[in-house]
Formats: sequence, C-alpha cells, structure tokens
Amino acid sequence: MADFKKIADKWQEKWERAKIFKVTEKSDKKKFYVLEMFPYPSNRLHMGHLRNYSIGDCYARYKRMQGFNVLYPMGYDAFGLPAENAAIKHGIDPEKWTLTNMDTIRQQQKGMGFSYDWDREVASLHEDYYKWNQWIFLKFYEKGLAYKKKAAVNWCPSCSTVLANEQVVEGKCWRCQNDVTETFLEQWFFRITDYAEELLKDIEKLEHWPERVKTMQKNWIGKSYGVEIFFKIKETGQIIPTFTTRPDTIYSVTFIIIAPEHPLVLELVTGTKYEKATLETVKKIRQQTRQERTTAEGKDKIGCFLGKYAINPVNGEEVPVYVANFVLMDYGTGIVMADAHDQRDFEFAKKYGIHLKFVIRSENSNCIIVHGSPQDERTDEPEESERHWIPWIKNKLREIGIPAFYPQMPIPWAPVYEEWKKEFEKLDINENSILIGHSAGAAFLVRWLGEKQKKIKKLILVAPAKIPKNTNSRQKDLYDFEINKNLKNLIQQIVIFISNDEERHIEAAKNIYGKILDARIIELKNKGHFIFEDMNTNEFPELLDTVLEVGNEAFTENGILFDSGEFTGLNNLEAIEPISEWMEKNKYGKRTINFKLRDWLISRQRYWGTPIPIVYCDKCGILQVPYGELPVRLPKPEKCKFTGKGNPLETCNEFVNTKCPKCHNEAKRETDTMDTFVDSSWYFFRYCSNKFENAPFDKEKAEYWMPVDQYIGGIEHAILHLLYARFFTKALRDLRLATVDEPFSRLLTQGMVIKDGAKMSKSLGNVVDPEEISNKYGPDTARLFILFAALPEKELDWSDKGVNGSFRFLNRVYNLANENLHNISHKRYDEHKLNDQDKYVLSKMHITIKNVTQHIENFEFSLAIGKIMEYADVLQKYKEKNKEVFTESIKNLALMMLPFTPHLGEEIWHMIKCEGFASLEKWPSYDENKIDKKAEAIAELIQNTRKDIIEILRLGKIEKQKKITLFVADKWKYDFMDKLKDEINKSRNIMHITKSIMSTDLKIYGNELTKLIPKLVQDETKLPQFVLGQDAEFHAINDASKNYEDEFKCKVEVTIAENSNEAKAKQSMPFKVAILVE
RNA sequence: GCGGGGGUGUCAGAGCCUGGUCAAAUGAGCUAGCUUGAGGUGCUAGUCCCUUAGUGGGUACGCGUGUUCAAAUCACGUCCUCCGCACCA
Repeated sequence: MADFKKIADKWQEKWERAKIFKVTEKSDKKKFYVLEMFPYPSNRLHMGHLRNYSIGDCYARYKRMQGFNVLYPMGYDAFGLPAENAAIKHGIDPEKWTLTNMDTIRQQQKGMGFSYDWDREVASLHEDYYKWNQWIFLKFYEKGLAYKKKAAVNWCPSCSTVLANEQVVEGKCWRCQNDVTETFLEQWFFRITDYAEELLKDIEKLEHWPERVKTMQKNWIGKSYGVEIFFKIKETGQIIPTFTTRPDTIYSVTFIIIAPEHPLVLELVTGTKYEKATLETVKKIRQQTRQERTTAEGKDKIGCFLGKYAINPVNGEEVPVYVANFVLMDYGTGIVMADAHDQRDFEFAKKYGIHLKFVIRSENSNCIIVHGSPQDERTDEPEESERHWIPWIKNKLREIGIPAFYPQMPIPWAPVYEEWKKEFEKLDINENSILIGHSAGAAFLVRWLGEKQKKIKKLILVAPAKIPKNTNSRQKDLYDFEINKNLKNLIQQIVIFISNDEERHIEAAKNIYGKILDARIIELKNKGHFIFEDMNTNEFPELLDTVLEVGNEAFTENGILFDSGEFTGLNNLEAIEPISEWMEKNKYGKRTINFKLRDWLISRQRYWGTPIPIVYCDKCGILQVPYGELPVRLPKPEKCKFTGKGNPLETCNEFVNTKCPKCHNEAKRETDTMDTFVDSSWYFFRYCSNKFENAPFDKEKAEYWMPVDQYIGGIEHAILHLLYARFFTKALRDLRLATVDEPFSRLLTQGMVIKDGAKMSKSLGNVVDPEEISNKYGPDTARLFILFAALPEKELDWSDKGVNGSFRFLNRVYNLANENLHNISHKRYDEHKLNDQDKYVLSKMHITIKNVTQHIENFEFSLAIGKIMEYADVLQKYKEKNKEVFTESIKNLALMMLPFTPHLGEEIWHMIKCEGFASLEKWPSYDENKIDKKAEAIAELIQNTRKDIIEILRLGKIEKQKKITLFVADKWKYDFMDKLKDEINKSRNIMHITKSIMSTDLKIYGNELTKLIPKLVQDETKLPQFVLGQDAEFHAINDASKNYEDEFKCKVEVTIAENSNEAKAKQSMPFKVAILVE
C-alpha cells in the first residue's frame, strides 16, 4: 500500500520550493480570481474549512490547468471576540493567541496541499492592514458615509458590546446566541442606506449567485412603495405623517397607532389624565425584549389610548390615537394608520374594543337568504314587513356592496324538498357565497349542500329545524334526512343562531346540527323562532357581524372596495395607484419609498479590533486623526485592564489621552473599535497587492484582478459579510479606488458538514478532525471524500465508511499505475494497429474527459469523481494493453484527478515518467470524433456475454464445464434489425412495419418475424442501440474467447448460427449470442 | 403569513431543465465465490418481486389525475418535509 502521507509531504515540499503557485499580473493568460471566505483563526481547522478549501482548490487548480492566470490567495480574519475572551479568561495576549492559531491553521492548510499563493497572505490584525481600515473610515467620514448618532441600538450583554442589525438573528446575538437588549448610545454608523437602492437593483447583475441568497438580500433591504398620509391631531392641529403600503384601506381607518419611542407620544399626553397610564404602558413595552416585541408569536399586543383624536384627511373622520408595542419607531414614520384589513391592527382593536370598519369584500361574494316555512295559515311574506330581519339584512348587505338575494320558495306553507331543490339549483352559488337559512330553509339548505357537495364560504343557520325521530307528523317528511358530515370540510365556516326561549329548536341546533357540522353556536336572548312577533326588536345585528366576519379575523384578502368614496367598486390592488395619485393631488399625502435596511452600526466596545481614528477635543469637537498619523495603534494588552466589563481601551490612559490635532490641547481618543466585518469587507481587494503602501490597494492591480470570479463560503453570511462587501465595493468605487460595481461575480454557498444527522459540535462529540483523517489516510483521501460525498451546495454527511471507500479508490489507482510501469511508452500510438479494446479504452477516455470537464464546470464534483471512477475501472480491466494507448489513458487519468487529489496526480505523473509538474499541465481535451459507439457496443457485447455465461453456470449449478459454445446470430437477423430500426423511425404502426418488412427478402422468416416485430416495437429497450453486424460480432466474440477460456478454464468455441445444427443456436440474436455449456 | 428548496432502491445521493437508451450513475451496506495464515486487505459476481440454463413477466421513483405511442422526467391537484425572513404597516 502506498504511503499517501509521505507522497503528499514530498509534493508539497516540491511545490513550495518551486513556488509554482505564485502569480503576478504580468501574464498573457486571462485572469481568474478564486476566493474562499478567509477564516477566523480560532484554534484549528475544522471540517467546514476543509470543505470550503477543497472546493476552492479543486476549482482553482482546474482553472489553472485550463490556462488561466489564477489568483488564489489565503488570509486571516484575525480580529474578534474569541481572542479577547481568551485574554480575559486566561490572561493571554490576544495577539499572541491569534498569531499562534494562524500558524497552526496555516500549517494545516499547507498540509492539505491547497495551491495558494502564500506570498499574498493578509491578516487583519497587522497594522499594515488595519491602518487601511482607518484610512477608509476617514474617507467615509469625509464623505458623510461614516457618522455618529445617538440611537436605540442592539446590545449583547454577554459580549458586552453593541451589534449591527444584521448581527441580531431572531433576537439573539449571532456569535453567542444570547438575548439582545436595547440601549440608547451614541455610536458610529456607516451610511449603507445611501446605497440601499443600488444594492437592491444590482442584485439583478448577480446572475451566478444562488437564488436564495439573492432573495435573502432583497428581503433584508426590504424596499416597499407606499404613501405617507397626513393625519391632523384634532386637539392640537399637528400634522402627523403615517406610512402605509395599503392606501386602498384609507376608508377603513378607525384608529392611529404611534410607536412607543416616538416623541409625539409624550407630547400628546403630558399634562393630561392619560399621562400616567401612557407612561406605564410605555415602560412596560420598553421592558420587553426585542424578541418579545418583534416576533409574530408574541401575540400579546400592548398599548393604550392617548386621549387624542386624529382627522382622516380624506373624509374628515375623527379617529382615536393609540400607542402600541408592535409599531416600530425605525420603520416608516413610526406612526401607522390602523384598520380592519390588517391582522395586527385587527387583533389590537379587538383587544381594546376599538370600532372597526371593512371596506374590501371578496370579488364574487354574494349572500343568499332562504326563508323558512311560515306558521299556519299565514301567507304574508316577510318582505312586506320592514320589521323583519330578513329584509333588514338584505338591505344592509346591499348597502355595503354585497349582492344579496332573497328567493321566494314555492308553497311556503307546506315545503316539499324536491321543489325547493329546483329553486336552489337556479341560484348563483360559488366558493365565496354566504348562505343564510332560517328554520325549514336552513334544513333544506343543509340537505341540499350535503347532496351536492358544494363548496361555499359560509353557512349561517338561524333556528334550524330538525324533527326528533319519534315525532310522527307531516313535518317528519320534511325534515327527516341525514346530515352529511363532510359539509364541515367543504364550508369555511358554519354558524348557528338559536334563541334561549325556543326549547325544541335548541335541541336540534345544538345536538344535531352543531355537533355533526362542528359549528359555532351563538345563543341569543328571547328571539323565539326568529319570526317577527317573537322578536323584541325587528332585527339582530349579530347576524350582520357574522356575515362580515367581524369578531373572527381581519379580512386581508384582495377584493372589491366598498364604502370607499369614488373608489368604491374597484379592485383594491388596482385602486392603489389611483388612490395614491388622488392623495397627492389633494395633498392628503405623498408617495414614498421605504427600506427595511438600517445603517450599519460599526462601533464595538471591545479591545481586539481596529481603533476608530477619531479624537474628541473640548474646544474643537470631533476631529479626524490626520492621515499622516495613521495607524492609530492598539496599545499592548498589558496597558489595559481586561475585566470582562467595559471596554478595556478606556482603561488605557496612554491610549485615551492625546493631543488635539488642531489646537494641540489635551484631547481624548475614541475608544470604540470597528466591527470586524469592516475588515472582511475589502480584504479581497488587498490580496491584489497585499504589500502596497500608498493606499488600501493598488488600483491598477485591483483593476486587473477584480471582481472575484468565483467566491466560495458559507450561507450564514448571506446578509452579513456579503451585503457589507457589496456596500464597500460600491463606496470604494465612488471614492475612485475601485472600478467594479460588484465584488463577486459568482458565488457558491457550500452546505454544512454534519455527522449522525447533526452539525459537528464539541457538545455532541461528533467532531471529526481533518488532520486526523489526513494523518491516517493522507490529505488526498480527505479531500476526495469531501468532494465526492455530496454536491458542494448540499449538506455533507460525514461517514467513516465512505472515507474508507475513497481511500480504497486511491489505492486502486495507485496500484494500477504501479503495476503497469512496464506498460508505459510515450510514443504516439498507431491508429491502424488498434484493436477493438484499444478503441474502446480511447473512446471511454474521451467521453470521460468530456463529462468530467462539464461536471467540474458545473461544480458537480461528486459526479465528476463518479465518472473518473468508472473510467479507472475500465483501465483496470484493460487486458493485453497497447502500451501507447494505456500510457495516454493513465496520463489523462492522473491529470483529471489532479484537482481532486493533487498529490496522487503528481505522483502518478512522475511514476509514468512525465516531465515537470502535473499541476502546471494543460487540462486534457477531448475529441468528440474519438467517442466510438461501435467500440463501446463491442465492449458491451463482450461484457454481457461474460455475465451471461456466469449466470448460466450459476443457475445451472454447473461446476465443471468442459466446453462453451457461443453462437453468433444468423445474418438475416442483423438485416432485420437494421430494417426494423429504419421502419420505426418512419412509423410506429405495427401493421405498416410488418407489411414493409414482409415485402423484402426477409419474408421467408415470416413466422419468426411476426412474433418479433410487435415485441420489439412496443419495447424499444429490447432493440440494440447499435447494430454491429454479424461479422463484427463474430470477430469481437472470437477475440474475447481467449479471455473466456482463461476465466472459465474450459474450451470456448465461437460459431455462426447458420453453421450449426444445435437448437440453442436459433436463440441467438444480434447483441445476444446464444450460449451452450457442456 | 411571505420567499426558496425537497420527497428516488437497505442507506447516502445522481437523474428531472432538453420525455424513450432507467430497475435507475457513483459510493456505502448486505450476500456469495476467489485471494490470504485469517470472515479483518484485495479481487469477482449478485443485491425490488416472481420465474428461468443467460429468459420472460410484474411492481417501483410521496399520493392522485391528466398530456403522450411513451413519464422518475411534462401539466394540474394533493399530502408531507427542510430552510430563510417575519408584528416592516
């Protein structure tokens, strides 16, 4: 067995000595920039890193071999909390801690054989790097892109520093997962919002970015179009702007809500009787964690009335003003108009008893009211009496725009279901229909809906009738039917109204309808059977509420506007534009665009980061540190106190106390350091000229290398690093430093490495150390497995068995080369001396190169490796090798494997006496013409025949065979196959085909043909892909017979079926020789 | 709720865009034979079900329906599932 570790060491050393991966801009080749997200140097390399770099190195090596001038650098994101925490805990110097880790990781990376240009290494902790952070900060400051403001900010108590919005994930700190609280602090920000529009728009340019990353960024930027509507406070005359994206609901507004942080809140209540309650409520809200306040699950909506009213500009209505926790100060104007078409507003209104008003209904909604059977001899229709609830609700519905129908049923006195049914059929009942039935009408509706299985929106039963079983009356015929239980699945909502004073109906409503239909039951007082003489009032408003869904949920669907002034009757979505326009025209409001994106808070109250180059002077105010004095160096840790509380820099007088650059009096330095995401926002520029001294980077070199052609990293940075880096690139462009708009043209987000179904973590004890694997099997095995086990974007399930499989494959390939050193010849093979097998091997080689190239191009490494494995298998089975063909084949195998397993690739290259470094060789090219279908068909035939023999021996339990006879099919069968293939292309009609074939010489085999044709036409898979012909098959099988003799240790004879009397011979078919074992 | 993905053989995981060559790549697992001192390594074969001297047939790519001569692949519906965002007005 080969010592892969030793081989790896050997080649790594050679590569390093020859500096073969060093690149410069001086090249005729086209540039290609491959980059992996640089690591935070904590302790050691883990599997996630290994995967990241294996993917990148594979691609970089491939591109290099393809003839590109590949920039492939590595560096370290070396500032950050873990180092500082180590300082606090163990009193270690963060710098030493970090540098040690960097050394370890660099060693491990080198040990894996990654082809970085190490001369370009950058690390953010070096002052020649962070100096440029400061330099860029000052440039930003001068342009107004960096500014200081007092704001409510995210505070992580456990990291004891503030965080940017992007670094708060579900209310928790992205690094330590502890709850984030809110504080008011004066902090430094980058004005990323200036670029919101461009950051959003340019997502379109990111053609080769994963869709989900783009969506995440879009969501995060959160652009929305809306209208600021000006409400006026009735009592004070103040104008308050409210932001909405739904101006179509303006006529639904019944209250206004202000964010608790809004200064207006205090202004409105101070000195009034509402002051105390308001202050208490606001205090309560402020005690809530951000998580509690901003998650949908925290259903508790808290707020209170401020005692003031606002005037709706469009209709002059006065609506109450509230404060509530769910309204956010930093989105829109911090004030919202609230209505019945928003779930949150709705819930709030329900809780605080605020009046609601609907203005949108479903597009094709309608309401049908079915009356009951009037009592006794009564003939007057309820329609005649305005006192009755039926005409009342009908008119009410029409008033608010819901078409209502009140069909007259035949013979109301003695209803017959069959007759009523006919009437029901005539009605326009759809999925948005609301059906109201009273008494017998209710019963018949239920019966009918059950029969028809019709889907409707809502069914309201008013005092539904159903006669108990033992009643023996005329009514039994009317009401005795089975209630279809499936109705509850078809109908969105079923409500039953009953009265407390009509006992016989209570039973029917509750125990029969209510239970079977799983309906909501509303019990009213003293309404009798809901016929007018029983009712104290002429109507019951609860019914209208139920129809309109008040009391259940907000109506958030789209539909038709009603009660909306001149916009009544329009579709609400289509009305948004005209309403906005109308509002602007009448100065009710103005159209605005809002973003969710907030400015990037970059201040950190920690030691281990880039000091912000600002000085505070009592006289001169806030001043920049002059460029000439950069960098502002971090003081040595000994000079600071690391207590775990507060910013250690504040405890370093030497650092804090300085002179004002303007008046030279005593002044103090800013002690906040920068978010480490600042470091990583431009490091990819620094790689282009990592030692440049006059600017963050050499503009010309950056122009040559940028943008990064292929970036690879974890999905977790979808909206952190990747958004910041895009912002920086644009800002640097506007500073005329960079010339690109976007930093990364192509992005690959790798999946996680998991084991036993869970993310690798110390606490679960399922961590596999890459170095251990490398020590045991060599780095190539680790790399191969990690690329082979899953597609790069998917998660990778670590399996020790799988690793072993990869290791075995590498051994097989190594042995293949090692055992065939005598079969190496670098001469060009003679085209004319190739046998079928040689041609097959070459064909396989070309097709493999083609497939592997395509797969690598698509980042389908596992598939590429699969193809290589197949190919290696073919080479292994290559007997009686043509030395030249074999040499070329294995040479290309070595080259194709090189991006995946570079050490083995080099080793084989060297073993087979090839010159120079394989790493610098040209990627193999393929010739489509050399893909030889015939050679492949022959190889397949030989292989199939062999398997068939094995199968026969097994099934026949033959242990000692004396002789095997192979019959190649009769010539006419080949002719037939050819002809059939032609015919099938023309037509699939069996009659036609048969007729056509029977008209040829083949007709003498008619008997057999009539059996074969239908079978072969119906199942094309039985047809050989490629008809070789009798001669070719005979020669192929005859050549192979020697191998069969060796393998089966008996005589093997090959005959043509025509020349034999054996019955078996007849069974032979093209591509299927008949086999007789004796 | 909004947005993005998935559901394939014992398992992992391709195929689906561009329907047939798909009982479905590749690896793992399992079974048998050979190799070996050895069941640890390596090699060869088999591995959905029934049947058979290499054959033939059936079932299968979440479920249902449809389009088609033909569907894992296309359409519609449905169920389940993973991920991201989310009281953003």
